[in-house]
Amino acid sequence: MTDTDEKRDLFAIADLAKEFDISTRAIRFYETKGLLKPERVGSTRVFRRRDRARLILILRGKRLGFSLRDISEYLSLYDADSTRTAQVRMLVDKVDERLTQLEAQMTDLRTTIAELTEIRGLARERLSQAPKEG
Amino acid sequence: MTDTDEKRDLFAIADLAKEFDISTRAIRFYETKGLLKPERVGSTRVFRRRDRARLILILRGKRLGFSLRDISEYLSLYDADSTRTAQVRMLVDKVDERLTQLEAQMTDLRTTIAELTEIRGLARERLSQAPKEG
DNA sequence: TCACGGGATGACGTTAGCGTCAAACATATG
DNA sequence: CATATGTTTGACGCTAACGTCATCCCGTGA
Repeated sequence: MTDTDEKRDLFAIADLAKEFDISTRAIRFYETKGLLKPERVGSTRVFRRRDRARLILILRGKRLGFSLRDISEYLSLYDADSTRTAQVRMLVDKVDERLTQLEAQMTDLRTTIAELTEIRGLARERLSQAPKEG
Repeated sequence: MTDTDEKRDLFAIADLAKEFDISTRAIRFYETKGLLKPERVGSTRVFRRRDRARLILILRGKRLGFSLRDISEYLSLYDADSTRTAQVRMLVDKVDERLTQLEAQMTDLRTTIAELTEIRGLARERLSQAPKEG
């Protein structure tokens, strides 16, 4: 219950790497791409909760199938002053586009699953007739 | 209505490329990866309807987010004799896995869309207060 | 003091899936 | 015949997103 454990504000690169199960290399890479801008103490990176929050957004973006470049634009929306309508529009469009893609994928997947199921059925039939298998 | 147009059995590489809006390079690439095995007349590739059908499966596999390697395994299921249960199992598992991924993505997307919608709202508010823009 | 655990650069390597020439041959056509 | 069009096989190029060294620096505890 000490706030040093759950509410702390400073993280080392390895802390975040471990927490989100990614490599420190990946984190440094995101920084070179401008997605993260941790402070430094000497040369050592020091991450704040804000940086951690951004990392979470990055990882979600990746799960969603967006490129780091896209994610970068998305993150810029959180940087208050750059909230230009054109930017917002672009991003919303990309999300819509991706959503359309995913819907198409779901449809395709259903078809594929149906086919696989049938093939599986045929395979079983065949096996029950020719019991010997490698 | 002549059967030369809709029911023909022979295609040049460019025919298929145009029909599916991909490059001839891509088609040759799929061949080097063993996904297609067109016949040859001299050195020129000649595709039959069967090859065309395989190409359709390849493209669907790609839309589904599978690698060419995965698609290759999938296609092998259609080559009758190699219908080993282990193979079928692997493929079905991969499909299930992908389906799970897609479901997670859909959930994430909904969250993201909600956030974007909110950001868009904030942006509009701000714009209506400070009318001057770029 | 010295080894040890982290952290920080580079910088080159890697995989996937083609793109992009280059060079050469075949065929059809004016 | 000259040109245009389509095909072939290399072979190198390219992007994304890191992985994998190699090298170096820094603070700490036995």
